[in-house]
Amino acid sequence: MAMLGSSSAVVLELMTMGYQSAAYLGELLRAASPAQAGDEQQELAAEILRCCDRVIAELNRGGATGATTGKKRKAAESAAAAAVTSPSLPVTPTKRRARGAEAVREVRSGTTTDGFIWRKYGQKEINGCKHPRLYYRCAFRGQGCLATRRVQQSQSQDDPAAAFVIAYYGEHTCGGDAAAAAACRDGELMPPAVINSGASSFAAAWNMASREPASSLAVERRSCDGDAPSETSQGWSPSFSSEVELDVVGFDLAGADSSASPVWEFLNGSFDWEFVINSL
DNA sequence: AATATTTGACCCAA
DNA sequence: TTGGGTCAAATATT
Repeated sequence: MAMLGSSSAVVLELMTMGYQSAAYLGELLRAASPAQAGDEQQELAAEILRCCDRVIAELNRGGATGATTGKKRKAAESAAAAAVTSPSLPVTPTKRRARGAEAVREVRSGTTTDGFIWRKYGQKEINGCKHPRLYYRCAFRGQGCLATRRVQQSQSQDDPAAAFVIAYYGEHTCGGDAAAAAACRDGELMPPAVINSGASSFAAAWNMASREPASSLAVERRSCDGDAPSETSQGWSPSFSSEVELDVVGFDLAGADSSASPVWEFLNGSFDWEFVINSL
């Protein structure tokens, strides 16, 4: 893997540029209309960010079709191997990320918001950096999402579009798919399609800044994780606070045939990437 | 009350 | 040993 054709490398680069542009746009909107009024616009910007993010993530993994998800989970693999070879030993399941490797992607952005819900778990002063380095993990870690990011505020504050250097680790097993996955497993909840929540497609996956749950639906999940290895690291309770309960959402594909739309496939993770890449 | 953040301690690879 | 990533108790926020 990691063999990207030159054309897909171009796509990746363009997509990354699009991502940064969208981030900058979001920053401009935020500056232009502070607080309340800009919510809808900022949601839109965040949606763009999310779309770019998914594309970039997909390209980075080599354009695999949505079928296979089982990849090299280095930590998980080693942990499993260790467990098999020496089941009796109190092998610390290595929740710690491997040291040097697996830096997935890095983005310079003017914002810290990227559409995902992160929870800060650490902060560190770095050798020659003026600002500390911030560590976040996905708020849905309790559901098995191991995505992580590291935010560094750049020293040169001249360029507002690159105020932060954000490095991402791991892939979101929640993220764009969170709503669909949750809804699919939750028999009681309505199917994911067409939960139209108004003008913008996403019903705001965050409300860090805007604390109005509004009228969006609250996706409440019960422990739908059959796997869920003893994640005893911390009290990541499977129940959500009012803060996080409206994760995702509804794609505004109000049409009846929306399930056949390539856009839906894309958002759903079942999009045929090989086709796209080969047709370049 | 529960849950999120802060912050020094702890741990591990270089 | 040191740098830096993570843990977890204390604290803040709701």
